[in-house]
Amino acid sequence: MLSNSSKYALTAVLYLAAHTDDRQKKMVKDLSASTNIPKAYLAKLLQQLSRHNIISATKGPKGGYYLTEENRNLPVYSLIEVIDGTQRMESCVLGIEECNAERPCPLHDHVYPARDAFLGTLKKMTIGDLSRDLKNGSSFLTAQQ
Amino acid sequence: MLSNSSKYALTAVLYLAAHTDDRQKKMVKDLSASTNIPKAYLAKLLQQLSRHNIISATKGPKGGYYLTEENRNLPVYSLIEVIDGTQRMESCVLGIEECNAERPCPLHDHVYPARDAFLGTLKKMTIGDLSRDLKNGSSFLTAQQ
DNA sequence: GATAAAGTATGATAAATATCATATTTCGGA
DNA sequence: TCCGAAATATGATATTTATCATACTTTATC
Ligand code: FES
Ligand code: FES
Repeated sequence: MLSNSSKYALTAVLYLAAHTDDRQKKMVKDLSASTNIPKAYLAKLLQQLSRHNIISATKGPKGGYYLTEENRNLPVYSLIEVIDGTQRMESCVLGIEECNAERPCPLHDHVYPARDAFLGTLKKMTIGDLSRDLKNGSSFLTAQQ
Repeated sequence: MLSNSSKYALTAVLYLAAHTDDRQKKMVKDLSASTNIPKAYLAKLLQQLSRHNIISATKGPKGGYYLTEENRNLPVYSLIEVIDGTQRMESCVLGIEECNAERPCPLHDHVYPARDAFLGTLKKMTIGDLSRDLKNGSSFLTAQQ
């Protein structure tokens, strides 16, 4: 469904959403520690996201990654598009060329509605929306320590 | 969601369901040609399935792979278990240790119901059930040629 | 029984993903 | 103005997954 990379990316970004703003930034090192994502790998992912303006960064001392209001208002799917592209989520579960109701695979009817609903959610919900539960403690990014 | 391997395996098995029985068997060569799955790779997958009695095979001339009534009555999920194991389908979409409603990830509420429904379908529907549409021409295993 | 046609077992190679490392650029503060 | 702290760019390595190849076993048929 989601690649390992976009799981990592989304986890880190949600962490940023819950813990940063223009004044409070986080360095990769800290993000890596708090989320258990390998540092150098995470750095690469964050660079990709930053380059596409999904997240914000400032270099130098006191710098780090953070989310602006604009960043928060981006749909979750925009992040996934940057990391995984669009193909992965929208192609047929059985791997037929295109997922197509005119020429469905045997699983299409059983999976399409659910997947479509999920896709819709990802496209509609923003990073900020998703981080809300996180902030008020009703959802989590890591297993119980 | 499904690995490439289980997509291939399921495609081939559904093809077997629609085109074979105790008397009509298919060789890997033909399966490969009809489904566009690389021959040697498919051979390996079918061997795994055969070893676990998900599909049937006879060696020697006039031999090949086929499905018995028993094979047809297996839930689709049994095939996926053999190829992918159980972890892949049942773990958290964000990659947290375990998917757990007590300690949900931010996506859990948005994805769990859909995924659970899909899982339920895979566990309840049999290979035979899924192949029915295929036989009567209302679902397909390959793109339009 | 010899032969050839099939699956079976096992391992080698190739490609994609995940991970690590390092040099470069930018910027705040002494 | 200089130093060091951070992101950025780029490339190398390791691991996993996909793919290919080849030798072995079983069995129908002559
Ligand atoms: S055609 Fe396979 S999921 Fe739509
Ligand atoms: S906890 Fe992440 S999907 Fe259930």
